[in-house]
Amino acid sequence: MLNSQYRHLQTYFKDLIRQKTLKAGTKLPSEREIGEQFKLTRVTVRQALQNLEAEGLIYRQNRRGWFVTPPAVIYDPASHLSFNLYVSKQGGIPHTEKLMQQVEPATAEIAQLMGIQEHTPILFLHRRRYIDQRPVLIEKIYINIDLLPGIEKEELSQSLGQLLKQKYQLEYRDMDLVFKSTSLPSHAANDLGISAGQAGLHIERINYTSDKKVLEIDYEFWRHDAMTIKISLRD
Amino acid sequence: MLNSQYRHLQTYFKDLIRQKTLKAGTKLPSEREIGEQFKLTRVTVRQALQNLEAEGLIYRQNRRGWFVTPPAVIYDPASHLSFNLYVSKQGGIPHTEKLMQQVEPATAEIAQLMGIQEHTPILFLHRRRYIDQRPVLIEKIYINIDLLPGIEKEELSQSLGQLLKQKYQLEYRDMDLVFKSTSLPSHAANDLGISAGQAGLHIERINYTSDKKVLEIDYEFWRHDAMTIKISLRD
DNA sequence: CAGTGGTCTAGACCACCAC
DNA sequence: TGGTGGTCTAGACCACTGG
Repeated sequence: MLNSQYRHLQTYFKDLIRQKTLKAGTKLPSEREIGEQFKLTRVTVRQALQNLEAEGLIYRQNRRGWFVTPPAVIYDPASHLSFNLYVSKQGGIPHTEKLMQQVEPATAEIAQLMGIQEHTPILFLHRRRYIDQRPVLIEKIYINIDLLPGIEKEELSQSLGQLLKQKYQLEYRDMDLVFKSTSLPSHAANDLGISAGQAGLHIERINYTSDKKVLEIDYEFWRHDAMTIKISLRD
Repeated sequence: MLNSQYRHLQTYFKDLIRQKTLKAGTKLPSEREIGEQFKLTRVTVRQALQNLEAEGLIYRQNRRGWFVTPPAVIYDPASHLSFNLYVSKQGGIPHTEKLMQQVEPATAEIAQLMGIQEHTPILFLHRRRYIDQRPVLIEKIYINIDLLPGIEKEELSQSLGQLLKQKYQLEYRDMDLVFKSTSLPSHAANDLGISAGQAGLHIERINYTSDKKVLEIDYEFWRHDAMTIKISLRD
């Protein structure tokens, strides 16, 4: 029914958040406290909280509690702005953490996408990115080092776009993008410090050079509540 | 824990679906049956099923049961193909149902976006679209009738793009797109016959004529599991 | 260590669907 | 009308976080 109890609770918090009585980042009372206040069991309280999470209004930190979600950042792939740039332009503090970096032989799949021989060495980069201290995405990047000799010796927690421009006089140009709304696979959820199975946004991006060679392949998993995609198509 | 019981159940069904032992559209056993078979309570069974739903592997029809999700359709806004065309090209059977159609005065918001006076008559169109009998999206469209005189007398469960081309010699050209992963608001969930609060994909699209006038504003709510967005950016 | 969320049990009643 | 999912109660134990 439309007037179920968890829905009441949902509306209650939704209104508080909309009115900004509960501000971004605020911690909600514990599930048990909420249950006591509204005379509901934890199961029912959690139903409401989980729905609010699906709406993107609140989020949880593993065993730490529930928090009000900050505004989503707008991502415009056509702008060719780096993460650092578009986040800070929108008033957030970006941060990138390198989780892993290594030169490794290309798998069949990557080799095929890159148009190179299988087992050709490529640079693999695994990063986690934050907005205002909150981890919002993890990404796995496969870089075509044939086109970018020496890149593996660079500092790779910075913006790749900037590095390409400064060191190699290359610019991001053409790209193929795939967006899919799905739940976060457990590896991504773990890296983001959230429980697996939560909603997320998956992005695949292939960046090309001006002569149509594959520069880089990027797989990103975002918290679903952290980003809005905006694109202008002009023929 | 990684080895919680609902996760076991999740993996069990995930494997069956991946192997296609459970085919698209198949109904799962009832929650009580699953619980009996695995010696679990319904709460636990539902936890697993809800996670599989978030992953997009299964979906539910209100009080009818759980079903295996069919493959997602690929939507490429830059292709300027109509829904009917890209769905059928990908092997699905598209269907559009008109829920409502009326000429009405523009709200302040719509008027501003369209660059017209408030209260100017516009055509409002509310449709539901299906793939293989399954409702996958609802859309609300606001059409600038100043640019399209007489359009309100046309049959509007067909493709708008085609109508524009044939009757008005207009083509979709430039557009602004916003994608957001969020839960379905209750009106959209009801129209799609699913329980409110489920994950969904929200799309806002503004279509322009070649002389930069707003032709149409479109708000779509998709089932999150029914679509993948694919875009190629070529400068 | 106390308190939190994460997981789970064993029931219950209701609204709705298909037969 | 019997079976389904939707909602809910009143507990419980565990793993982890924070002070």
